[in-house]
This record gives sequence, structure tokens and C-alpha cells, in this order.
Amino acid sequence: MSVMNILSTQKQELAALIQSALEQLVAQGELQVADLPEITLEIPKDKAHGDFASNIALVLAKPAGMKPRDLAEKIAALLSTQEMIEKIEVAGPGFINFFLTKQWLYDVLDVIETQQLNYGASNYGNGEKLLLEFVSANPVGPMNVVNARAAAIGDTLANLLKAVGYDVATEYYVNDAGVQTEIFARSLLARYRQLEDPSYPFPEDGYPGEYVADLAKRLKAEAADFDQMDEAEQLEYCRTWGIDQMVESQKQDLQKFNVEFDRWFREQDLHKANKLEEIIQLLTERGYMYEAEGALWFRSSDFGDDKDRVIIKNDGTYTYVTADIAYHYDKLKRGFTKLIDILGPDHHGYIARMKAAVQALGYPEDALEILILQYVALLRDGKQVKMSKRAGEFITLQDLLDEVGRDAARYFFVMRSLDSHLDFDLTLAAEQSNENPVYYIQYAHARICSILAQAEQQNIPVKSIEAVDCKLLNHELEIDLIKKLAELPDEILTAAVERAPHRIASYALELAGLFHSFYTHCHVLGEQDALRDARLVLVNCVRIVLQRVLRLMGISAPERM
RNA sequence: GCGCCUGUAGCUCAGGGGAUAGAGCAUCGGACUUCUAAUCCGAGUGCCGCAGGUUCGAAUCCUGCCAGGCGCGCCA
Repeated sequence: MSVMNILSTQKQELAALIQSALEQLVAQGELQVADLPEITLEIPKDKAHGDFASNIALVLAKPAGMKPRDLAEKIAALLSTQEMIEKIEVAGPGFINFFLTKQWLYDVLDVIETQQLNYGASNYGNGEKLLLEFVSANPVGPMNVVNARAAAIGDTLANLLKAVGYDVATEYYVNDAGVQTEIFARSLLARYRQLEDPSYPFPEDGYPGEYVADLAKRLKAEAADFDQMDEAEQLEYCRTWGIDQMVESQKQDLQKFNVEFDRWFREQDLHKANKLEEIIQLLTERGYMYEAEGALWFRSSDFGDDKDRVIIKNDGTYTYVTADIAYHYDKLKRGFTKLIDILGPDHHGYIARMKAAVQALGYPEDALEILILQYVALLRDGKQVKMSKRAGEFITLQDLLDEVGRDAARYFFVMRSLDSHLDFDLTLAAEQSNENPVYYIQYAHARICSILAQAEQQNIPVKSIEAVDCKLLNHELEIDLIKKLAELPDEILTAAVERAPHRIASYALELAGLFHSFYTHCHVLGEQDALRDARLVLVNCVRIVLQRVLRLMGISAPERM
């Protein structure tokens, strides 16, 4: 069954009707084809083309040796008496356009009222255990804007995957072993020494950022016995304590960004538990390892990688790939059958080698899916913000939160597809004006809350859908609004399955737009009681759905603005 | 040289086999004694990078080319 046909019962019913009409034509000998294709229905862009449209006659025309319009007419004739169909038209080259009776729309309101903030959920994922890893920024520096984009997108995607029935866990992999942590330790120790002796040399390859000096000051204040240690102990202390501090501050920044992980996985834990040795042994047993040029290699080219990868360097140490393979093996051993990693654009070369590793370990290739996020360019006043890591000049997640705020930042990161290089306009994002789409959406929510609050003040209850006359909701703008509400389940499913969280951002904007239009042209309070009550139900459903999509994106839904 | 991503309205981007290609911003003109004007209504805008191919039908799929971004380490 195709993705598009899973959720909406109206679509399913209609597809079933078309199916039986086709079967009837075949039985009557009017349609001669080997087998019938899957029925797909789309919601036409143009309202004049009905509630749903089918291209089935176009698809079948050739195999059946018929003119598409003739076939369409035959199908339409068989369906026109159906109860749920108000009108049926054959249009264009042979499309069949279905106009349904309004009842299916009013049923949507009923579903929303029942399901509340669960509206749009489904069981597509069937409870499959899925692990989503994202951000995993290096713990030796502050998080940058690509990390921030990954955080916003990963968190939204996690919410979407949960909504469609996956058993989702999120994880942040902390690279707390390896060369860069040693450089970090030396940088921190040098800054510490410089507190006493400003001429103390800073390592040439050290990390220049201000944050290292800040850490050194805290080290001075907090670690009383530090000066009693010998240099090796000091370096080790700088490494473990310093990394812990960095991880802690990353956690806090992400928390402010409304992103929390189920687990922060430490690379060190793999080393301590000899997981790297274990993986090497396993791959050796399976025959994918060989020695050459004084190093140990993984034959990843057996699985389509460009070349084989070094696992143990000729100096006896491991490469990062070794730990990464061990990490992914650990994930799989924990029972996750679907692994998704969100990585930055500089890691695309990594896909082939990790997929090779997963296969070499005996798991299917698609057990691992790697999503590559494209770059973020920051603009301020229309000009690109230049950043230099060397000079310690860069915009961090923290800076971003200070400058534009959490809601705007999250929306801007989520609103573009992963593949798209993102131009993030700081000036626009920080602006609390009509140019800013976040506020446009939130404002719609706030307006509804205001209506509901005033209704409450006037002792007008929001009645249950069964207690109001839905048929009064027949204004064109009301119908448009309800149709948009009806699209949410498909929209959530598509966004989750296609890994396209930006679709939710667009949906939210469209729904808000339809509401604002409705708000201007249709009043709620002050209308005759029956209409007022029906509109209160509608407006309340819009509020629920707006809150639902904002929550999926990790954005707040303010009641007043 | 090889790989990944991108090329659609003045700008930022949707649409990823279907009907006349969309939105926001920008530009111009209207709408507040009535539930929040952070809003609404109206107006113009396109060789969908180029060239072939597949198809009843291509912005969409395939091939080649052009342009931009990013990678291609016994760094992570």
C-alpha cells in the first residue's frame, strides 16, 4: 500500500470504489488489461478540480488500447451513484475529478476533537525500534550553526517519527577520545599556566577560542589540589574535567533550544569496555581485515566503498572509523533495527564506509541511513557573516539564541529541506514583524486563544461537535480551512517517511494563512448562536492543530502576543 | 580528476511524472467605531541553468554539458 493512501479513510474508501468499478469493467469485458495498477488519488491544486482526482484512466488507456477520456467516462458512469460522491467530472486529458459531499469534512472535526494533540498520528512504523543520532558535535569547542540546524531538524524528525509509530530513541555521540581531546587538554593547561605567567607559550595547534581561557579560570577556582599534581596528571585532569564541562554546557545550550537527548553516548565507554578490540576480532573472523603497509585495514571496498579503510594505524593506534564502527555495532546490538544519523556536509564520504561496516557485520545495508545536512550561511543586513575558527570568531548556538530567540531559530532551521543550503537571515529572524513567518503562525494561535478566552468570559462554552450544526460551516473560507486540517495526517506521514521536516513548517504557514483569512472575513463571537457555536468548534480545532504542528517543531504556542 | 548537494519570479525557497508552475519577502494600490492590523484584500513578475533522450504527458526521470557550494588523510 502506498504511503499516500494509508491514512485518510475518505481516500481509502474512494480508492476502493474505483477499484471495484475497474473490476466490474473487466468482468463486463469493457476493459481488457493484464492486471490493474495501484489506485492513487491526489488532492488537486485547483479547487475547481474537486476534492480528489484520479489519473487512473490515463495510466490504463495505453495497456487497454482505449482513449483516456472514453475510459474515464465509463469509470465515472459507474461511480456517479455512490453516496459519498456529490459530483464527478472527467476533465483535461482524462482525469476523473471527485467532488464529495461535505460530510467527510465535518467528520474531520470530530476526529480532531477526539484525538486532540494526537491528531495526525498513525502506526506506519509499527513500533520498529529506531535510533536517531544527531548533532554529535565535537566536545572540544562550542556548537556552531550547522550543529544548531542539525539539532532543530533532528528533534523535529524524531517527533515526526514518533508520531507515525516508530519507537524512537535519540542519541548524541560524544567524541571524548582521540587526538583532539589531547590538544584540548594542552590548550586548557596552557591557559591555566598563563593565569600566572602570561608569557607561557600556547600550543601552536591549540584551540584559540575564549571559552578555553574561561574554563582555565574556573579550573583555578574549583580544583584546589590541581597544583599538587604532576604534569601528566594535570593533562589528564584537564582532559576529563574539561570535556565534562564542555559536554555539560552543550547539554544546557541544547536544553535552551528545547532539544533533549535520550542518551549522551561517550566514545570513552567503548574504549573502556574493549569494544574496539571486539569489533576488530569480529571483522577479522568474518574475513574483512588484512594487514598492509604496517597497518590493519578493513576491506570496505567489498561493499562499494571507494577504497579500504585503516582500522589500526602503523603506530598502533586506532582511527576514528574503528570507534565509529564499534559504536554503530553497539546500537545494533541494543536491538535497534533502524539507525538514522544526521551529519554535516563534510561527512558525505563517510556514508559508504559505514554502510560497508554495517553489512560486514551481517546487517542489511538499509539498517543504516545517513542524512546529510547542507551548510548554513548566516546573513546580517543582507550580507554574509564572515566566520573564522582560527581567529575564534564564529556564531555559536548560544549567540543565535541570544540574537534571534529559540522559536525563530528553530523555525528558520526547519523551514528548508535538508538538501538546501540554508541562508539564515539573522536580521529577519530577530525581527518581530510581519516578515517573520514564525510570528505569523504563532499570531494565528494567539488570536484563537483570544476568541476562546472571551467566549469563556461571556460564559459561552465550546460545545462538542455533536452538539452543533456543522452544516452551517459552509463558507468557502471555512471549507478551505477544514480541508487543510484534513491534510495533516498525510502531511505528517510524508514528512516523516521522506525525512522532510520542512513540510511541516510549510503546512503550519499555510494553515495559519487560511485562518487569518477566515478571521478577517468570518466572525465568531457576535454571530447568531448556532453559527457561533459551530465556528467555536472549528476555531478550537484549528487551535489544536496549530499547537500540534508547533509542538512537532519544538516551537511554543503562545496564548497572547 | 572523482564524489555529494544546489541551479525555478528582483531576493529566499516550495513543488521531485500529471491539468493554466506556487509561497513569502520586495514593489504598487486598497481595508481598522465590531473576536489582537504581528492581520486581510487586490495588482505585475518566469526560455523551471543549457542540450539531447524516455513518456500519452517532463520543472520533475535518464545522459551529457555549464555554473556555484562542499568533500576526497594512517585528521575527526
